[in-house]
Amino acid sequence: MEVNPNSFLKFNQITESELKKELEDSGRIQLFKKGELLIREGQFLKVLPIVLSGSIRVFQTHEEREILLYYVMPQETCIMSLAACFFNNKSTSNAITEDDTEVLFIPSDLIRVWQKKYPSWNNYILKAYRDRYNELLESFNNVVFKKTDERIMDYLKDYVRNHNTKNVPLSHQSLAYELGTTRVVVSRILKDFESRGLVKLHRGYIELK
Amino acid sequence: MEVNPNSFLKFNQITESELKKELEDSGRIQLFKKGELLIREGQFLKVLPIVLSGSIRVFQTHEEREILLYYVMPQETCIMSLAACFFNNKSTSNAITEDDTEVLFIPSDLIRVWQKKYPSWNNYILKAYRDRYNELLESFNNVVFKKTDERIMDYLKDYVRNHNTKNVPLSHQSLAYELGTTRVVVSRILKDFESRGLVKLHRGYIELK
DNA sequence: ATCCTTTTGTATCTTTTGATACCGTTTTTC
DNA sequence: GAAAAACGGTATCAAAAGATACAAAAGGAT
Repeated sequence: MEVNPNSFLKFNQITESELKKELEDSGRIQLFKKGELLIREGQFLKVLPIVLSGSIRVFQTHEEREILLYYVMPQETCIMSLAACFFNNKSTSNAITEDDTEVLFIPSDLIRVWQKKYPSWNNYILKAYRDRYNELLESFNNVVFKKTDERIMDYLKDYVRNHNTKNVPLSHQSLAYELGTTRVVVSRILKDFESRGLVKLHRGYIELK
Repeated sequence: MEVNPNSFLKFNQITESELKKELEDSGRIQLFKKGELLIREGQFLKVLPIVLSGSIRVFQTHEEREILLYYVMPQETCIMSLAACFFNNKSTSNAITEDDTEVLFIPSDLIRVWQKKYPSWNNYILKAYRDRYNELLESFNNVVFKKTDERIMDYLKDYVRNHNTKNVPLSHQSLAYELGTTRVVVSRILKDFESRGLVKLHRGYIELK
């Protein structure tokens, strides 16, 4: 794992070259191994994380249960952290690296300063919120209106489309966790899919036909 | 129904007096009767609505179904409209007044201008997004982890707490719509509540004991 | 008063989901 | 290589929710 000090220069959404320079000057890049806890509930944040490579899983815990909020992918930031930084509140969520991950940390004071100075930064912030809201809204609708089998199939198709592969590298247990149901239900439905020729099951991954 | 031209001067979240003056000068106040359609999907917005009195229901439609997003209450704005204004996109949702409603419309250009000029405006915008996100997240968790009877009881208790009354003025049908289930299920559960002495049922409203 | 609409109560039947338990296989750990 | 952990298949039973149908009661309109 090695730092690529220029990976944040490729940001699609950040257009001003001066802002890129500021990111370089004021940001601090840090590497994390898979499975490290970056942020925990109750913690005050003085820096805003932006993922450069790898990914971060953000979740809350309520009554012993883990609630998945979203994954932060390269070039994205974490709106829960943003809220904590922006309003000087404790974080209400946890963040764990899903892979080896490069993170750019921005001092939280600069969020507001840059919002005034750089239109594309302000867009970036608002867009982050808008997109997460829409993402959550879609999940919500799926839970309310779709049955589990359809939600599983949608998940598989989405994954395959976004990762450009036919295989979804998840155990039944992990898939159940993603969708907020139980392992037995997932196994049952996947087996039915297989009998109908829609998927082929393997240990540790699912092949979409 | 009469305009109270000073109602927007009471905004808790807006502290700068200059901003209050700008709201007065640049905003346009308009009155709507209950049930008027303010915004529909596909429409471009040149103004951002802020509710002064009354309330607005915001929803999407998918496959013939109506999906409730949230209610905009006094002093609040509508993040779906905000997104449409801010990014110059078509609105992806509809808005209908729930009561007779006073709305302050802000020219969309000013959103960004004021963000730079007035810290409390920028806070207002970000806080709107944060709060709606948390609200939706809670609904999501309730749908995933709670059974319908618990969700109904939570809804009733919330309503009673927020409206300072013991009566929830909703038909079983409307309650079913709020919670994304069916009328029969609601009636069944409410009847069970009544037999356990938790509520008293009336035509058109539910009395929480 | 009569008609019409809305609201509510309830019964029946089916589907979906959840809970539990047990087993065999594969992979990891030490 | 033995033990432990993770993974997947399946059976059984129960609970929850959805679908449908029908009727009674309440309220409004004329």
